[in-house]
Amino acid sequence: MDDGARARTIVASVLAWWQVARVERDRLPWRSTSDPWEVLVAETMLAQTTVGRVSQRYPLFLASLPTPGACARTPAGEVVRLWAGLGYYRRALGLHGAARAIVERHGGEVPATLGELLALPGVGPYTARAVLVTAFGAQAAVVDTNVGRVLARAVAGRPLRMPEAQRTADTLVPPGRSRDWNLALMDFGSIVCRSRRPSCSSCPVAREGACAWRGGAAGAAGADEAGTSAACSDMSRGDPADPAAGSAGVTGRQSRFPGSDREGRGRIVRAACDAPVSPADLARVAGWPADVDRAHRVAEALVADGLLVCGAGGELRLP
DNA sequence: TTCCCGCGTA
DNA sequence: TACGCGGGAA
Repeated sequence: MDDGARARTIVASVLAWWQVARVERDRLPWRSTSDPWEVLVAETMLAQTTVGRVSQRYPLFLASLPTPGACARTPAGEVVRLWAGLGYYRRALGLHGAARAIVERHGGEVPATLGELLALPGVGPYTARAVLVTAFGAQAAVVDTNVGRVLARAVAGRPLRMPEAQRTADTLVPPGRSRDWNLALMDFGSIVCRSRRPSCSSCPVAREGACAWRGGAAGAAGADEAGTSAACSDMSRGDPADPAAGSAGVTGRQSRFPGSDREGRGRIVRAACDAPVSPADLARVAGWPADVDRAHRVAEALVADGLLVCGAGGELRLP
């Protein structure tokens, strides 16, 4: 099978798989809207936390801030409060900043060009293209980590850097089916072509012999949900190493969360959502009662981020 | 334990 | 190019 034929087979297989798989996910609240602001809010939330959590918070957030204008004239601190529990509070500030930019520069309407979207705070290549495709029906390819993984494994059979991954994705978009295709490919990467224990034995691409990584021997050996995770890179069993490793969008290891600055940041912000935090309470609130210096250092970073402001008495509150 | 997610900054 | 971010989930 040549590359062109394999690409067409992959597109057809993934779309056919999605016609069945989509049913459950179509019930998610953000799948039934093409309103650009609602899409922007959904993508910002989904980029950082899981579907179940976003499902709970998303309707409440939009009920309070249904338009960019409503968000723009709300104090940043109130937007952070509505964000409480989602984490990554700087993204709430980014969304607030984006809303203000949309009002100031675009008359309150989310812009419909890649360049204008990328110029909004907190909006990068993924979010910008997701809005273009989902809200505006653009013929574009959205490359998130799931898509990057599928491209590296099934299409290229080797790691891809981002520019190449984007170009590869661009060539696959079926004309007139941009939204369906992008949703299908992201769901496919999330559900079948997972990072860990990919479901090669039930994969429609492998079944067609169209996977550049697994080749035509679908589920014959090695990487599969039935095996251990180590099987994915077990060369002794004849498996080529996972091409997704080190490919576009793959993030490296993160330091452990318990005991980290991030944990203390989260505790301080959540406390400030309820009431201003006095200097005397700061270390206890941060969870480091014996390390006052550390609590103050982390709090200063939060002020520098614009997530907290320091009052006259040194108390910390939301902006 | 280990992995995971897109963006901004350094 | 590498890291910080806020935890949740496997």
